[in-house]
Amino acid sequence: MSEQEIIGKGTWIDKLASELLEREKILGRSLDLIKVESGLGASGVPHIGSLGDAVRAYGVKLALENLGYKSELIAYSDDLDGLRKIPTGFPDSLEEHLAKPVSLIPDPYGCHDSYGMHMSSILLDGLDKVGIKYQFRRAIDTYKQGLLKDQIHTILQNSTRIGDKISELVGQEKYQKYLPYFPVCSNCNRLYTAESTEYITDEKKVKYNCHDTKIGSKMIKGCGHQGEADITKDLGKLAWKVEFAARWTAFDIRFEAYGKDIMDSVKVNDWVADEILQCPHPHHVKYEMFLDKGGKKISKSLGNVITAQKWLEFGTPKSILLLLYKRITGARELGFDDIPSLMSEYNELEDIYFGRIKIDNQAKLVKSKGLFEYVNLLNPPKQSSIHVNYRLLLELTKIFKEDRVQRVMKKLLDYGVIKEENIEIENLIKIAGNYSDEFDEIEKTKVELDNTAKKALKILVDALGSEEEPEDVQNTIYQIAKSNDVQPKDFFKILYQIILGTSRGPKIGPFISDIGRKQVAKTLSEYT
RNA sequence: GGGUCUAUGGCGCAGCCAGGUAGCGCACCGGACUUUUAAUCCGGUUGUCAAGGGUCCGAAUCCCUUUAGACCCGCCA
Repeated sequence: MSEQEIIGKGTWIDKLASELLEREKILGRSLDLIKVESGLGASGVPHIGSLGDAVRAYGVKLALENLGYKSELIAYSDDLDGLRKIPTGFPDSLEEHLAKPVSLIPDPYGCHDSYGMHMSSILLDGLDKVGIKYQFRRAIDTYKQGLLKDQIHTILQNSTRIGDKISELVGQEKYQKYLPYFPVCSNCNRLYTAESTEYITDEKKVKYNCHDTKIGSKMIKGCGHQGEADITKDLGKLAWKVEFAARWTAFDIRFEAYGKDIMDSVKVNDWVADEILQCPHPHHVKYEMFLDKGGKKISKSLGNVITAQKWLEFGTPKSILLLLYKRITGARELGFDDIPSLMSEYNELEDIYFGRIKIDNQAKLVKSKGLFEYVNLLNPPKQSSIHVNYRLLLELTKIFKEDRVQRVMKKLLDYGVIKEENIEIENLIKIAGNYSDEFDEIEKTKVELDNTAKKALKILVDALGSEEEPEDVQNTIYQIAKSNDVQPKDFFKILYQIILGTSRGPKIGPFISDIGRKQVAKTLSEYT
């Protein structure tokens, strides 16, 4: 590969941006401002995959800017979607609001103007924390302001053709019978219960009647109201199969990534944009969903959700950005246990960037450097920072639980890993500590002790607990074992099991001194 | 019914999306250190890159076929 073939920073993001530009040039559209979009779900707790959609779109925006174009990210909250089921961990009081648009449901926690805004805020907060800039838009405002009225009108006029095409493209037949528009019932505020039967073209009104409907396995009661919805004013929304197209056209969106779960919707929307609305669809890239370690799609139930906020308790914002920018293809199982390797990988990338690690392959070198720049949102540090290996921090924080920051810091200084304390390292110790506490909890293993071992242990506890520091802890342990008819080998094993929860460990004498012999004495005494 | 992804050492995985020396962790073997075990440090072994075909000077990487597994869609948004 020769150098002039490398586009931008040499990553998939640059390639994508370049494809987008090529296509736009062929289409002959204005390139004064290229808008990229990311949709934010507002019905469930946003996991890190939702964040990824926006982070990656932002990456494309950065790549476009790097290539000399103006660009903007629109983060669009689908908060006119109806609530379909109550997320695990949320109050049952939401029951009465099922099928209502999430932005018309009160926030059960009272901290935002609606349930929908509560959910969106979690995601927006995540974006803020990793440094992503965006223009926030909401579905409810979009419809209230009638921004999509021309597109809705065109779509409803062509509903028969669209219904047939949906059936042909993805095999879904319901839109051959119903209009792809869901009014919000003016009487009961519910969305999916109001079935649109007829479009009155001249008046731009949709006739509907509100009846019982099934969402999943749940029956939702309709109120029987018959009404008309003015598509330019009243609330109601397009079905997903056509809504993106309307939005892309109205907002002039040129790029949107999507997860494979909505592949069919995107296929239909592309056709609707091109053929019905006569506005070329945006450039796309498809990504795989993150799976949890069992291979299942990440469940949105509260306990299981990997949110940005939870991730940031254990890892840096850069570890999230690295996860999302390093690649886009491939199914990936994701868990918090990926954090340590991502933390290390970032350090490695930084070393490559600053030339401390040599890479022979030019293309790969450029790509790695480029990835490092994207993870820093194209604003990389001027100087290499002091690296502290995250796994080392995990080991140390496992051992030191009290006065953790101070004691781990001292160890790092002793080891010569760092020359002086600073706030960043302090922060690293804290998050590594969180990780140790959460995931490396030392299991209280049942340690089998016979009477001779107990006796020996008791003597050791006394020795460690005495005011005088034993000269050589290692030797003391060895002697105690020998003089009490316990195999030294077994005795050491017992100590490791009690202190570390494993049958092996570091050399125990110095190790006990590190932890503090009195604390060890206390721990051991629980077993005597 | 439609679609997508995955397959690399004993185990777990990276590398593939822009082709150019097959890598990491664990395990294993040897050495150093140790009053036991271990940790740590240094060195080492382990591969028909699922199978078959194609493109290419060159394929784990790109294309096609096959096999196996996983997931998504076919409610709704």
